[in-house]
Amino acid sequence: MPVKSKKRPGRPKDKALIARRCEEILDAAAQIFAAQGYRNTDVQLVADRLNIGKGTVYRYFPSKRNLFLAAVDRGMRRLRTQIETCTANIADPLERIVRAISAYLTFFDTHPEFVELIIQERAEFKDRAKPTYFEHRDANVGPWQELFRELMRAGRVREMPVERITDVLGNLLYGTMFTNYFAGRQKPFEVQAQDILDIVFYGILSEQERKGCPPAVDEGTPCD
Amino acid sequence: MPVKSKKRPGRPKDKALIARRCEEILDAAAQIFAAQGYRNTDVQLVADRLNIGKGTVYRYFPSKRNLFLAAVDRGMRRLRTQIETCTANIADPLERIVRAISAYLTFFDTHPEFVELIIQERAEFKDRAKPTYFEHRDANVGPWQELFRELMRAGRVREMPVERITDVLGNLLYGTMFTNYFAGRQKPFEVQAQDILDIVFYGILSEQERKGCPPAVDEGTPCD
Amino acid sequence: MPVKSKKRPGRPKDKALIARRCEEILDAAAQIFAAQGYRNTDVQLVADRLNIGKGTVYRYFPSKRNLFLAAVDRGMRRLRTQIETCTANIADPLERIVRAISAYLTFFDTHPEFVELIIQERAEFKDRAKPTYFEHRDANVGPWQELFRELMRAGRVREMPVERITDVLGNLLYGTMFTNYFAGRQKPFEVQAQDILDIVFYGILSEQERKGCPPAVDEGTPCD
Amino acid sequence: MPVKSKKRPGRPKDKALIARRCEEILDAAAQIFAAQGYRNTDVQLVADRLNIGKGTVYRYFPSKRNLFLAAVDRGMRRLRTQIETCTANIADPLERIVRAISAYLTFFDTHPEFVELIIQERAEFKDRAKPTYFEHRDANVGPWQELFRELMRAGRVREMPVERITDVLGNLLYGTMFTNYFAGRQKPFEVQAQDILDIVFYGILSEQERKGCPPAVDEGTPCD
DNA sequence: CATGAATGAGTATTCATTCAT
DNA sequence: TATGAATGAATACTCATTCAT
Repeated sequence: MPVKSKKRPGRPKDKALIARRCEEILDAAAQIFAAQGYRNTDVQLVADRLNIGKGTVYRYFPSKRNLFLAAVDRGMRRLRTQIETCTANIADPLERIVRAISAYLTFFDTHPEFVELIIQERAEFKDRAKPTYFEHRDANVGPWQELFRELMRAGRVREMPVERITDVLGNLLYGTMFTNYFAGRQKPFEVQAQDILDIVFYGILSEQERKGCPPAVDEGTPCD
Repeated sequence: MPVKSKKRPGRPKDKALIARRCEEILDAAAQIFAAQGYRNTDVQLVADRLNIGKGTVYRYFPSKRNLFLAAVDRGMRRLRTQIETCTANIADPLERIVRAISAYLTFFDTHPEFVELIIQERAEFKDRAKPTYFEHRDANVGPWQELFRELMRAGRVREMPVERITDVLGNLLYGTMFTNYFAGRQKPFEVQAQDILDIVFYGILSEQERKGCPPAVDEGTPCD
Repeated sequence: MPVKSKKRPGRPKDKALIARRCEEILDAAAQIFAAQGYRNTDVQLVADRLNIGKGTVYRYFPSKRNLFLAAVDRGMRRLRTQIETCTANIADPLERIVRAISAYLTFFDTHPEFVELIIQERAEFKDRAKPTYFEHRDANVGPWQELFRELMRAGRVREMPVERITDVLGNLLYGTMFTNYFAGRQKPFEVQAQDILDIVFYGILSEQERKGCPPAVDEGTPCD
Repeated sequence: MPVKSKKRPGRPKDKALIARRCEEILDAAAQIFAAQGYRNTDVQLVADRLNIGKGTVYRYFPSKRNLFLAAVDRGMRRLRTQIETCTANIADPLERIVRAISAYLTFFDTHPEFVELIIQERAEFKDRAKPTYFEHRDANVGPWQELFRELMRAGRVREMPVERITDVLGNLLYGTMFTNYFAGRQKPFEVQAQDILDIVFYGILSEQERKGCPPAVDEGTPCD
């Protein structure tokens, strides 16, 4: 009785296998795109690294561009996971900030390929409204702003617009990440984190100078 | 004595003309490289913009790569000039810093093409030991460090390694410049400069919190 | 005696099933090859149309080329069957001719995909000694020549080499089929058949002109 | 005095040279497209034949498709020229027809590559509203219809719609051209022209048969 | 000197075919 | 037996650079 009970004939699809393959390909792609640059990376190189055929890569990602952007996005999601893991279960808000900054710098120190991918993305895909990095940054900034508001309410942080803090801190980390990668990190990143925190928390002015008036910039711009 | 005292016989090489041509080409190149990206910029496009032949561009710059790097370098020299102009004749050291930061942000706001060129350079010329931007940064940081040392001696800035300040400030400006360009500047750059200075000068902690111990990061990193 | 007398043990090869599958595949293939062209037709498309796997198509036809040629051949056999059906039981020879011409035009009007396949075959398989169409034409021309010989013996058709008639008539139909397909048929094909017959049977010259000498072409060709 | 009198600096354009190059390229392209088929023809092959670089071909024709269509169009223009040359200064209208038919067959006999190009065009560019051949046919048919009208007025050709004649004759020539090319011409084309004219001018029916009624096709179509 | 015609190395993507399941 | 995952050969077009005019 040729009952086609529940299984279609032919080779069945293996979802898990497919997902694993995707991960492997994205891993290899991230490394090679970072090492060679987007334009200098032949998809063949990615396939060779994995000992698979070029056509196979195209089975999983419809184009080189698509493969690249998927690799970047995966990096950003990993960064977020890393930071969340490192700050979970930390009660003290200031301590959370400390941990997050350290996790951020550690992540890019451990995975320098993602710094490169961020650059490559900007260089090649100028048409994208907003680079992947900033999409993720904007999507994740909310909770941190809430945390700073709390700290102000608790009187532990000076009153100021929270955006001032998150912007300055965000840009500082962003710039530090790039500088570390491009110019070479000069000191252990724990020290680097400390340096950042020392200045961001305490400022550079001496006690005595703090008593004077705040600096002003708005007296006209004498040069252009 | 820059007097061109006596003309040599024969057709004189018109150095000034040549220099002017170079400038024109670099101007056009910077704009087009920035607008299209390095790889998408045909040298023909640069020639067309100037209504000259493609071969003529090659008379002034031996290769596309060379043309591009010259354009970046020119941008960095302009940045330096801009900052020097804006800080000249300013006696007060803190005021000099304020002016310099404002000049830096203003420059890249006025010439966004140079931000793009910095990115493009990193993306395409991964072989270069140090990107042009950081070459200039390193070359120019000395006087600023001296200035901060002075401020410490005068008791106006807390005692700390000057590198801490210049690194943090440098990275912060670098990150801000990129963010402004990529994600779009959200506020007038005078306000932005103020925000930066407020935090860098005074820190974010409240008076009360400043009395507590400094934050520490070195207790091991529980995640990785 | 086509009685399948005693069944062999084991699973019988279901010849009929296999043949049916072949027909289905050829049907789909003919349509898609005609619609997309040979080179633009992915074998996957044929499989998709039938909701079967690509490998299954290859179980029935060893290659794309083979599949295509089988589809063309099937079309030609159908054409022959059509014409035979339409001319069967027609006693009058002239009437048989009329019917055959009408059937020919009707066939390609009803199955324009076969016109396309004839073109595609010529375009892609230039190595074949003789295209499928002409193989069939040569194989089928014999009875028609016999028929014209009969008509001459009966004094109903002028004496002339029968090849002259079959060549001219064959080429005229061939050209008409293509023109109808490419340029769009301008009139009902019954009218078209009438037009053809009017000229082929009666010629275009007036009674008066027919008395003159036949036209000559052999006086040298003054141009080349 | 550096008067730029009338000549721009740099290498001047040579219009004649450009036109000659185009012709050379089209010649080579027509032959190779015909010999290999459109899809199997690498533009490199055309370049090799001429001992020029592939890029040079692309300087003159923006794409392979464009090059191909230009080659077909050139063939059709040549055909027209050939026919016009052969029929010029021929006073007798019937003789003009004889000459034109002969010129048509001679042209494709001498330039079989254009038959192939016509096929290739249809096979590859199914999107074109009307193939190049039919565009030219339609553009040139007018004067011939006028000629047939004249012949009718003069009583030398039977009264009938001129389209009937030009359609039948056009399709007959079209089909003959293809058949000659595909199946191989079996007899000298002068004889072929004579055969065609004998039937088209005089019809195939005997004098006796011509007295009977014309054949009819419209009695219903007993088969489908 | 200035030009632009000529060149050919370099590259993303497709798809016929195979074969493990 | 039916399937579809895997493969890699094949291919049109671009553009940096050169050099004859």
